[in-house]
Amino acid sequence: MKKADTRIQKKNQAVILKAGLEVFSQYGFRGATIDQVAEAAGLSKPNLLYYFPSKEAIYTALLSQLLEHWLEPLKALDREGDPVEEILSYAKRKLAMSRDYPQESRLFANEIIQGGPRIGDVLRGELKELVDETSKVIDAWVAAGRIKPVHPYHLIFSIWALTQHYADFDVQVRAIMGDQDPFESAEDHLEVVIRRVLTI
Amino acid sequence: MKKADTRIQKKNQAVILKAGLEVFSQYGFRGATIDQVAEAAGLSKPNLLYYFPSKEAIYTALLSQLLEHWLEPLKALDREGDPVEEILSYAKRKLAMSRDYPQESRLFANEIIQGGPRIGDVLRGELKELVDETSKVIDAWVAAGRIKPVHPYHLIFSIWALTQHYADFDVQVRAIMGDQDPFESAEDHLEVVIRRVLTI
Amino acid sequence: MKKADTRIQKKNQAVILKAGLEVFSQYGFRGATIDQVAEAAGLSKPNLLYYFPSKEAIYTALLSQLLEHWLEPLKALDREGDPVEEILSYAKRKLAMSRDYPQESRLFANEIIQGGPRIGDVLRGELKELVDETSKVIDAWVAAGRIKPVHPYHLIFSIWALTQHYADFDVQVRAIMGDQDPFESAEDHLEVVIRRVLTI
Amino acid sequence: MKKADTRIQKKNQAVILKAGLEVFSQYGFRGATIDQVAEAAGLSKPNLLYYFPSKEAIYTALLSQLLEHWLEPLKALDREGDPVEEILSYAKRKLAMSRDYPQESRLFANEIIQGGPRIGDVLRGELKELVDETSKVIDAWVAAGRIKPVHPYHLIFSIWALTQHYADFDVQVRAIMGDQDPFESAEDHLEVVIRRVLTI
DNA sequence: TATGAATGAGGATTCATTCAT
DNA sequence: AATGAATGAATCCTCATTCAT
Repeated sequence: MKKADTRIQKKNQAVILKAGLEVFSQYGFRGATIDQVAEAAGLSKPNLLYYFPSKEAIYTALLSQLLEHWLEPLKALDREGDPVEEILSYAKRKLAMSRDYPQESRLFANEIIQGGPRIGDVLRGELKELVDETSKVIDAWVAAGRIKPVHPYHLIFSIWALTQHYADFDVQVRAIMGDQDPFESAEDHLEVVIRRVLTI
Repeated sequence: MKKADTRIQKKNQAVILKAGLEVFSQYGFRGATIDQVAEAAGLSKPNLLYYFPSKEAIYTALLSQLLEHWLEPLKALDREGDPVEEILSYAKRKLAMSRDYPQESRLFANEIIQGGPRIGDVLRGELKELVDETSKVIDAWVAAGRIKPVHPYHLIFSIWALTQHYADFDVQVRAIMGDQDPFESAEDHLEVVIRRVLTI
Repeated sequence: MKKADTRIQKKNQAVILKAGLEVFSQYGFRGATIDQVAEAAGLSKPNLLYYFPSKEAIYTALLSQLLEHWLEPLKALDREGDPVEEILSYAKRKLAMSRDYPQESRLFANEIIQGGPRIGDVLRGELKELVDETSKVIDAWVAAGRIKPVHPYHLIFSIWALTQHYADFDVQVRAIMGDQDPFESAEDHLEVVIRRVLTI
Repeated sequence: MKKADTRIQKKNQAVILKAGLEVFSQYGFRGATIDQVAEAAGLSKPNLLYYFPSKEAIYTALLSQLLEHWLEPLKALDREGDPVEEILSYAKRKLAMSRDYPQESRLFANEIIQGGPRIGDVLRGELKELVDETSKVIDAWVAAGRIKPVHPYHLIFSIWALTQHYADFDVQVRAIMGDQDPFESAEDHLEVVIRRVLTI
């Protein structure tokens, strides 16, 4: 009996997810209220719950949508390309995502910091698999003498840490850097670091 | 008229702060409940509120206690020492803190991610000042040709990111690394990275 | 964006105010509980708070509604009328209000006795202004030799005291007068007193 | 086994009653807290409860102490004296008490307005008896043609109302009279009123 | 006599969710 | 598809009172 989503349904679901991202990323799952999300979405609370059955449902929908978006760059890493450039390119894409989608980064960070109760399975499943594969590629590059020796897991963690930091700790970064735009110089720094670490 | 804290007061305040750290670091300020903290502290809720006037008071006390602890290593950085070794030593101490006090790291991360409503002033004040001073030291080292050129702010951010990541994203790290202890190999990796980035 | 109140809203707001008057007038602001008001209104507590955001809001709404009602007779005093009859008529209307709306009188008395924390501004503003104007009328009547000399402020206080007493100290009055209806004889007494005090 | 009260007991009981009067008269029974009373008394809360077994006990003690003080002037009314002067003297003593012990007046008013749950018996007992006796005296004076005809109960109520008003509605009186001292002119007014009402 | 510590019973308010229309 | 109305289950905090010393 389920009908395909109508246009208005799709639109409202999108609106709600956008509002949910805004609110959940700032206040966390518990800290956020459906009222806030409804307000941000410009919908009444019951109407919002007409599209998503619960607060949790919105949050979960956000998380999985986000994961896909977030893992894409790693999947795009090309084992046939030039190692340093590939890794550099990956890091830069991640940094750009921190700049362009900081709320997603924060939502994810919030979830992980709190123990990842709603995302642990994905981490141990899809994510681990993807990282394992990438690690093999890195190991192969190292073995082939195309980059300096490096622990592949920690290299990946480092890239995540170095790029997501600018989204997740945005307040702190800006408190210290004042009016300067962090991202421009961050990209230069990131490139310098990666080249020094990897280039033979 | 205020008397010095009695022994039992000191003990209970410590117990409460410990419990608060446990609970707040996992659930964030809003997500945590006084009940949880009281439970973790082994006290009744009103008794807990006998020692701290409000949920907020516990949280604030934790934050400021934490900040002091957390900033100490940066203050210890010695401009007269060997640059690479000083920075490396700083980074290692930070990593050790992530290993030994991951809850503190997460509490802080939670606060920052959510916009730092209760800590913004400190960031823009004391923290910025400290970072500014350290940056000057780094700049001086660069100018003296003792380390490779590097953006001092971003170098500091990088160390924070690379070390705190292991506490804040612990769940993710362990999901990927499985049974392996992350910290041992992380320290090696960290040393490698820093040496390659900074050593002339 | 605010729509006009629906019928059910108006009804429930009225029901709540009625219940609030009942409860607050007997127990005072602090002594009353939202539970009592909800019970008296036949609503659940959260539903009551759906219509008024807080206990204070109900109380404040009552106070200002009451003030308007309560000051009206004084505004109706006609400087062109016969002085004694005007004042007498005013006093009688006030007495009738004490008989017909004793709860309002008590609510007001409670507020004032406790220092008028939520009504002080109105007293010093609108009320004082109104009393000042009335005083001028009384003074003019005295100056014209149409009533015996009398201190206008105290005359007004006297009328308030003599009439409100029957509402505010109702319990005491009835303890002494037993089964007799206080108000009938009170009106005669009030008329006698005012005529003797004012008639030339 | 009960020992006679020691000096320190008497002193502390007095201190507590004084503090209780202060607090209860302003906030009412429910609105006041033992903490406030203890604070005002300069005692610790448990120590205060060492002298009075409960909040209620303090309040009740205050009420009965107050009643005695408050009824005394009426008892002093001398049937052998000059009627107008006797009544006038009574009214003035009452007004003086409103000036000198406004807190007692307010405590009593609070209790009565709230239905006199802790004092109803006294009202219907001792107070009624006293008022009945005084009424007979007034009736006798009227019958003897020594004062104008007047309803004795209402005359007494009037005196209570006219005098207590200045204590109970102090805030309102001062809001209207500004810097002027109310009591001086009030006494003149009171005398004028009573003479006009009663003098043959 | 005095007080630091502890608690059970509230009491105001919030919030996710459901109901009725 | 939308919303006004309603509610049970928290959740923070208060307060009179008791306990232990």
